[in-house]
Amino acid sequence: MAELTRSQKKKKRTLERIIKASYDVFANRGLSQATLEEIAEAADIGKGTLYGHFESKMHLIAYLVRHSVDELIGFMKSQIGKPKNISELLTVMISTQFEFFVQNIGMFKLLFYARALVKQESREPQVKEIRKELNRYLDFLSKSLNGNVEGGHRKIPPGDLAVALAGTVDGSLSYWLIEGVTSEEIEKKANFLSTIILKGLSGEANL
Amino acid sequence: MAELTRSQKKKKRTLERIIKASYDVFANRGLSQATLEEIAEAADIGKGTLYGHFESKMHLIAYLVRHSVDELIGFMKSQIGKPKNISELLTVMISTQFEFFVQNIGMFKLLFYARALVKQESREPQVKEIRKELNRYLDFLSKSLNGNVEGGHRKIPPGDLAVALAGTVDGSLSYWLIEGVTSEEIEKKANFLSTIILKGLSGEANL
DNA sequence: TGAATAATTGACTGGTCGGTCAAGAGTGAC
DNA sequence: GTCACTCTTGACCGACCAGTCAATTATTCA
Repeated sequence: MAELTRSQKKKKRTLERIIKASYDVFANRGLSQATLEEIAEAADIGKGTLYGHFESKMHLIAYLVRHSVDELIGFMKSQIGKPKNISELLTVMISTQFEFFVQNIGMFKLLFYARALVKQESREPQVKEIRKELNRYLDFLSKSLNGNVEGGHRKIPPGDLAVALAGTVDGSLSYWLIEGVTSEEIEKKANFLSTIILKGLSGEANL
Repeated sequence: MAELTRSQKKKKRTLERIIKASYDVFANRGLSQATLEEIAEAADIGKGTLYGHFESKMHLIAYLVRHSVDELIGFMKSQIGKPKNISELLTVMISTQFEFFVQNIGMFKLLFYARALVKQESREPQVKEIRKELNRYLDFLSKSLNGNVEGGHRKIPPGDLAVALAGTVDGSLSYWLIEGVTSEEIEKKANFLSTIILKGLSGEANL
C-alpha cells in the first residue's frame, strides 16, 4: 500500500518543500505579487520542477486553499468533541478558530487573500473551486452548530450563525494584523471577543 | 474662491470620471488584475491622461482608499448624531456601517483589498499611507465610542471595541458576498447580527 | 486672430513573469 | 553495466502592462 520507491519518496519530499515555501511566499507577498521564481527559490528547487507538481500557479493556489480548509476543519473537529450544550459549543468553536489562525498566520493570510480573490471577476476556472472551498468551511460550521446540539430548534439559521462566527473571527484578526498586534495580545483580545460574541449569540440562541 | 476656469472645470470632470471608473474596475477586477488601460477605457479617456491626475497606479489606489475612508467616516458622523447611551450608539454604529457598505459595495471591496494589501510586504511606499488610512477609520470608531458616552469609565478598551465592530461587520459582509447573498437579504441578516453583537457588547460594556 | 499654456492622447518601451521544453541527473530492473 | 524511465533544471519565449513622451487638441488672454 504505502510502498513508495525512493524516486517517489523524493518527489513527495519535493512536494512538501513546495507547499511549505508556497505558504511562506504567498502569505508574505500576496497571491499576485508572489512569483513562481520566488517560490522555487524559497523551496530551493528549479522553477520548472513546480510544473511537475502543479499545472499552473492558480492550481497551486487552489491546492493550498483546499489544504488550509482541510487543516482548519480537521483541527476544529478534534477540538469540538462532544460538548453538552450550545454555549459550550460556541465557546469552543470561537476560541478554536482564533487559536488555529494565530498558530497558522500563513493559512489565515492565504484564506484572506482567497476571500478577496473570489470577489473578483476572473477567467481562471480554478477560482470557482476556491469559492467552493470557502463555502465548504461555512457549511462545516453550519453543520456543527446544527448537529451537535441536543434537541431544541434553532431560532437562528445555522448558516447565519456560521457567517457571524467566521466573519467576526476573521474580520477582527484582519484588523489586529494591520495594527501589528502580537500573538500574545491577540490571544487575550480574542478571549474577550469570544465572551462578547458568546453572550450575544447565546442570548439570541435561546439558550 | 471657487472661480474655476473652463479648463480647470474640464480637468475636474475628467478626474471625477477617473474616480468613478476606478472604483468600478478595481472592485470588479481586484487591485492587481485591474489594468490602467481598463480604467481609462471605462472612464472613456486616454491612458496617458491618468498620469496627469495621479503619479502612479499605487497613488491612485491610495487616493481611493483615502476617499472611501473619508466617505465612510462622513456618513457615520452624519448618522451618529447625539445618542443618549452606549446601547443606542452601538446600534447606530453597527447598522450604519452595514448600510454604508451595502450601498457602496465598490468601496467595501476596495477597502477589503486594501486590507489584504497592507498584510503583504511591498516596496511601494504608498502602502504605508494606505495602512494609515485603515487605522484612521479604527481611530474614528474608537473616539466615537469613547467620546460620545456620558460619563462612566469603559471596561473595554475602545480600540478593542472598534476592532470588534469593524471586524464583525466587514468579516460577515465578506462571507455573504462570497455566497452571493442579495442586498435585501444582507440588510435583514445584518439586522439580526446587530442584535447579537449589541447584546454581547452591551452586557460586557457594563451598560 | 494667434501665440502661449494646459490638457489629452495612444503608440511605444522596458521589465516582469507564467509557462515551455530540450537537456541532464537520478533511479530502477535486469 | 546499461537501457528505460522518472524527476529536475533553468534558459528561453511570448504576453502583458505600468509608465513615457512627442504630437495633437482645447483653452486662455491679449
